[in-house]
Amino acid sequence: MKWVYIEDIYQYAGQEVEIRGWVYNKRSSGKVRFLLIRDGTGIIQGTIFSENKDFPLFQLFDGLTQESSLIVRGLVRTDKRAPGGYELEIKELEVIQIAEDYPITPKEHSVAFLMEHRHLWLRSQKQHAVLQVRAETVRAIRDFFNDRSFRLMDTPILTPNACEGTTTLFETSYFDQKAYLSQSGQLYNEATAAAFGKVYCFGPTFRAEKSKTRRHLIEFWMVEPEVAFATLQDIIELGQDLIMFILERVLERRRADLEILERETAPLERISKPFPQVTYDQAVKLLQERGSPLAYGDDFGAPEETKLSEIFDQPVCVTHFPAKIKAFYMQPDKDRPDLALGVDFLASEGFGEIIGGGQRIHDLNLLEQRIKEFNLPAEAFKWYTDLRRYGTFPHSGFGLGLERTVAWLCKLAHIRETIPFPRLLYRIYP
RNA sequence: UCCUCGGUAGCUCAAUUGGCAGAGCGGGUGGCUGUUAACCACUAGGUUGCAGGUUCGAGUCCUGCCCGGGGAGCCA
Repeated sequence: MKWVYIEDIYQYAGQEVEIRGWVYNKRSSGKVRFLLIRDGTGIIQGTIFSENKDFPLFQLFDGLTQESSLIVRGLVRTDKRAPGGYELEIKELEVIQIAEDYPITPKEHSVAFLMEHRHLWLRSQKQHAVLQVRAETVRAIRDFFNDRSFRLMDTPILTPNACEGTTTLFETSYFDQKAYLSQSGQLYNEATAAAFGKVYCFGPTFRAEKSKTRRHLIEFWMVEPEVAFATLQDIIELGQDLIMFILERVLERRRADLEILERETAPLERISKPFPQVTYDQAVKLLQERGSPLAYGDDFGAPEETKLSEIFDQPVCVTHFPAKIKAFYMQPDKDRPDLALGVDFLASEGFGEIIGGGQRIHDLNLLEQRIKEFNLPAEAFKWYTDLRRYGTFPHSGFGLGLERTVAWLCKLAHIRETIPFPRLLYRIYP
């Protein structure tokens, strides 16, 4: 008999098939037994009927516990009463294992308990839906850049120096030297951009910040494109195209998952290019008009980001930040050297920053001066300044945080559910 | 790191002024001809986070510690 997956079950109505999976739930009523089976691709209701109380399949059914693993064979039928519209009339039931009492029940649990059982929590429908959206987002990102002839250039995770001196790094030993876990692939992207024109890297990054909020992970995934000869405005366009591409793809292919998450799609569907674009000055003015205590020169905190994204009904691009509050490599504005040619994309519905990027300094003298001003070790940045010695080129890029993007798409209260095994400030188990 | 809230049955929670530690879910047993987090009956299940203190008596009050939730700063 053919082994099939539940997501393909509609192709087999009227046929006998085999399904391999786990018990999701069960119900019984006299001469009928209902078995909800999940196989990783979906859930289907299996039915067993008999007039005979001692029917052998009933005895097997009665011994099943939640998450017991099994193989069932039976007839696929359409039935309006079945969740999903299809059900399996079970003819054979082969138990692989009767599971021990499963800790996660169909009722409520606390966050702490669920995080402690993350390895099992992944099996629940909502977690399944979130991670399906994540997988689709990753696929969309790769398709977007590959279709536009960006070259994937994997950057190292073990690095000898800080990309941005301000952030805390995870230190590890590298034989008789020290090494740090990468917090961004950007500096290396600038080197590969000079070799390949337009590049991107996509991988995990690590920040040893003691952040304990709904939008921070210690280990998170970031996609970072870098384009030789691109200006700030060029990569703002690129960022908008990327976000539109991801949005359309997820709305097209993962609508069922968004429904499981009870995520309203209308606010996502009305997003269109071009996104509103404001300078830092304009943003501060907008915030102050609405009663924010923000002073000029302050960086936006979470409340400001939330407020800004609520003012517009769209993702917002904020540009031209005071250079003081931004990274050392940011290109200053021609007319206002105190402003950096950087951009932050704030997602709609109060989700805050999902993209940060900008134009990089390409002038050797200016870059060396900045490295000094930021008290960075010049020697460690020798290779980086070399890029300005041998055919320097204006260039721009950005980083998009995968988990924040998925949290926004799914409208989740906390980023921890957007990655299978989140690394958080006080949690590295499981 | 700081602010704030919490820790009671496997899970989610309740316990009035300091006065017999309880319910729902889950488990077990039985019942029910189509269930949708099914339902009904019965049943087992406790070092009240840890250590001290006050008191005739502490889940409840006090001190210290441990663990966790929410938030801030920083950032994607």
